[in-house]
Amino acid sequence: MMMDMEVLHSSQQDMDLIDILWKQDIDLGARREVFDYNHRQKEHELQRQRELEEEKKLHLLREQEKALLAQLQLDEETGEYIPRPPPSAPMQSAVTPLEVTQNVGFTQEDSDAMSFDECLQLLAETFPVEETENTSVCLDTTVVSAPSSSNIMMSPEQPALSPGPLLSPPQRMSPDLEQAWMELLSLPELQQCLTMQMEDTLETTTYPLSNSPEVQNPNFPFYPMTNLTDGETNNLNVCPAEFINTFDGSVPSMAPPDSVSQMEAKAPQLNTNFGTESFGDIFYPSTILEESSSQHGLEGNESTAISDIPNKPPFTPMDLYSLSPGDAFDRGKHNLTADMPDSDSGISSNTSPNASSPAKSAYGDGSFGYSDSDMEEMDHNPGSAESDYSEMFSLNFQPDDLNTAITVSAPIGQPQQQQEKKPKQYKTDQAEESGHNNAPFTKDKQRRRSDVRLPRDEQRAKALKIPFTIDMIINLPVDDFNEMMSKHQLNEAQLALVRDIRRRGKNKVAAQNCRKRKMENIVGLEGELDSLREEKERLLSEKSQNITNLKEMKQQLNSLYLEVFSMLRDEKGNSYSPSNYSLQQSTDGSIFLVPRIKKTFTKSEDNHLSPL
DNA sequence: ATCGAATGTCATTCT
DNA sequence: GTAGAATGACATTCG
Repeated sequence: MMMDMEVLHSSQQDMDLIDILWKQDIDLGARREVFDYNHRQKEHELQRQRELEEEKKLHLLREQEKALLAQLQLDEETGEYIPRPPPSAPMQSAVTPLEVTQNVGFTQEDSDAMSFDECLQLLAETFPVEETENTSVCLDTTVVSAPSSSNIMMSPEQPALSPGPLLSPPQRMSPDLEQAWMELLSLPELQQCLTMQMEDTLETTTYPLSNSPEVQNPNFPFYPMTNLTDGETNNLNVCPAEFINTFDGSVPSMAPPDSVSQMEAKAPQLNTNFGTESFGDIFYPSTILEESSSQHGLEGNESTAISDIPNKPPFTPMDLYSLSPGDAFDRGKHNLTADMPDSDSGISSNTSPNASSPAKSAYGDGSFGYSDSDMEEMDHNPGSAESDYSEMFSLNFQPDDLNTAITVSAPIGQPQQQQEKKPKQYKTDQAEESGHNNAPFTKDKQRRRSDVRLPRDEQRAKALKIPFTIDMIINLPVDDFNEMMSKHQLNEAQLALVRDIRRRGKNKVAAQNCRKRKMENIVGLEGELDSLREEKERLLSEKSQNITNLKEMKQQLNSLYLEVFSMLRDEKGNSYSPSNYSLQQSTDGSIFLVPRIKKTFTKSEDNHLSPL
């Protein structure tokens, strides 16, 4: 992808992106100069020249690859091409060991007559429109598709494949280009976009059939890696080839080291698949495809699926099996787990017990072995490219589509877009589930957010074939619940899920009640507050009224006092001065005229009358 | 794009 | 000790 974007984009942004990738030690499969050079070329619009060169080189490539193929044979065990006496195998061409998977640029010396620049040029020429589109964060499927078609996995040989009748230019992409695309695809953002697109495709159930760019788009992300799963992955056939492909593509970048070796070994074969639907048919001779398919069910399926899925999906025994309602779902998971890079590098499905047995090995009583949380984990496999797709499946298909023949296994995965720390909420689930799942899973918040799963627990219960209704699980009294549980033999995962459902259901109701209660408390407190405020107002007004009354009474008393005082006369008929005398009443009711001077003395005696 | 309400879930404590 | 209730805290969704 990087390559394409760079090539396609003449803007400085692209170069910046390249620089960033470079700094991040991301191998684009070509030297840094290549991009610049290509960029310049494009800017100068030397298309004609390029075309001519391309044709020549394509011819050369074809010839060279043919010769190589005739001479070389892929050793699956070592993953290396070894010279073989009979030139029977059309596939082997690359002299280079499949180091490709390691993101190291292809050593195209022999096979690639075309330089990376040339490839870029071709790409640019062929996808002029797409170039503009690439600029957007979420690449259009169309844009991505082109690169995807040419996967890293492609061996040098592939370019040699009949370019003449090329329906789509992407075929010509060199391994480097493909690798670059892989790199780009591995970017979280791009992957997200891809995932979204994939989901859309799934929902519509319209599989890319035609060669039209649009149709092809969905496929682009797919890489031949799907083959890795081998026979087990056959189930994948049910799934649109796109998914499988996408998974493959992502894997290379994300796959753990150990897986790389396997990937490498199979890479050559995978190449056949990597071509998207249209590409596969066009580029790879039927013979080649057949070979690959025969050897690797996935490959064969992919190739066929790409072109034929819509009309006649290649159903393998596995597929049929998957068709069964419950099983399909489980199987999907199995496949997913099996494919998980962690489990077995995602290539050799046999290594992982669950994965290896497409049948319901883990299944046992019909449950997969993972609880509700497991399901989620599936979605969030950290470090596994599959995570996204698995999520897609779980989301789109698990709940409602259990009955559908969709085998989830197919979405082997893209590199996980972003490993996000799991929400703490899932601790318990994870712990429970960890025992069940082979591969470690991490849950990612985004996944959950994006999920619009309505009754999640219901879906989970469905997935694990729990024979109880959610309502029963949650609302039955303990005794009845235990009785019900005892009547059915549930595996560990189912029990865990039932417990979780009951716990969550109870807690949900409790939370609702709690909130209701809280609201009621709030309302009650608010009412109480209002009444208290009213009381306060009333008391305040009463207080003010009392103060007013008191003031009035004091005034009246003062007036009365002065009146009485003014009526007093001494022996000579003179009035007493209020400043010198005061009227005081004794305990027995008698009134005394007390001189102010004696005030100190009389104080203790009576307070009834005091001079103003 | 942001915000807040509603809701679900988890962890913890209480019963 | 277990199950459930209660509740705070956080996450997610939706308008």
